[in-house]
Amino acid sequence: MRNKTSIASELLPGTLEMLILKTLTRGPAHGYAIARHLEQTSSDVLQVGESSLYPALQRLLVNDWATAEWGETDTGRRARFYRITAAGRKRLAAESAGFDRMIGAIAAIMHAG
Amino acid sequence: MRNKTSIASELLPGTLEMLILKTLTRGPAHGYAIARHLEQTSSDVLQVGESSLYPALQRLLVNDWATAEWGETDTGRRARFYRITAAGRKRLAAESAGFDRMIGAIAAIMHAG
DNA sequence: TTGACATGCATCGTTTGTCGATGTATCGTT
DNA sequence: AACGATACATCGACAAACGATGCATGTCAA
Repeated sequence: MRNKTSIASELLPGTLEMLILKTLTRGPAHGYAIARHLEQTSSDVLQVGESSLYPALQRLLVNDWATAEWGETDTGRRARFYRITAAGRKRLAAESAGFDRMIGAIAAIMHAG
Repeated sequence: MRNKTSIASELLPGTLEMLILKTLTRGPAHGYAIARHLEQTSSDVLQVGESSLYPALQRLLVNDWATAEWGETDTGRRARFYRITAAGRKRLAAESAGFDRMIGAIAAIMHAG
């Protein structure tokens, strides 16, 4: 099978998942905190809507890239904490490598004479 | 109006158009040549299918980012040559800036402790 | 001469993932 | 009492790329 790397197959479909998984390598976190972290770390360039976030989190669970359990936040609120799995770390590495390859390819075109 | 930059709105929807417009700054070119240029310049990392390419070219025409006229290739084949417009150059600059901002935001997260 | 492959155009239907809108509930502050 | 922040989640619409498919001509080797 050919190693196809069309734009859409590599650039978008896993990008949010990748960012979430990366966030989870800092330790377990709940959805709302993940969204805030992504926004703050990106200096508010990234806007993570709930309707993008929660479906993405569901995909992580379905693929066993993360587990979830209900708990309490620092402030005593009920929240669902997500934890990255070993498979999730592998996925993160693969996704990250693919993303970098794609970005490199785009950069090669954009910076070409 | 808030300067929203959700992932999908900036990362994918215009990426192929951006790459095509960039290619056209080298001079007028026909679809097939554009696709080959993108693949070669990216060292075959990018695969540009016709079913992605031609709709993208149509969008360039509709938005007046490019014009097209029928002509002949070096080898005497009938082909449609696309030429970037002034509006297209503006679009390319804007798209490129937005893309860079998005990539920077993602990099900030991926390279964060 | 015939068959494969490259060149060159284009459309159709499907899939995928984001997005805006919407809904629930609790807590702290004014 | 009202409001905003925290925290979860779903629904339908939409946009864009993708795979499959189709047509036509040119080149080159078997």
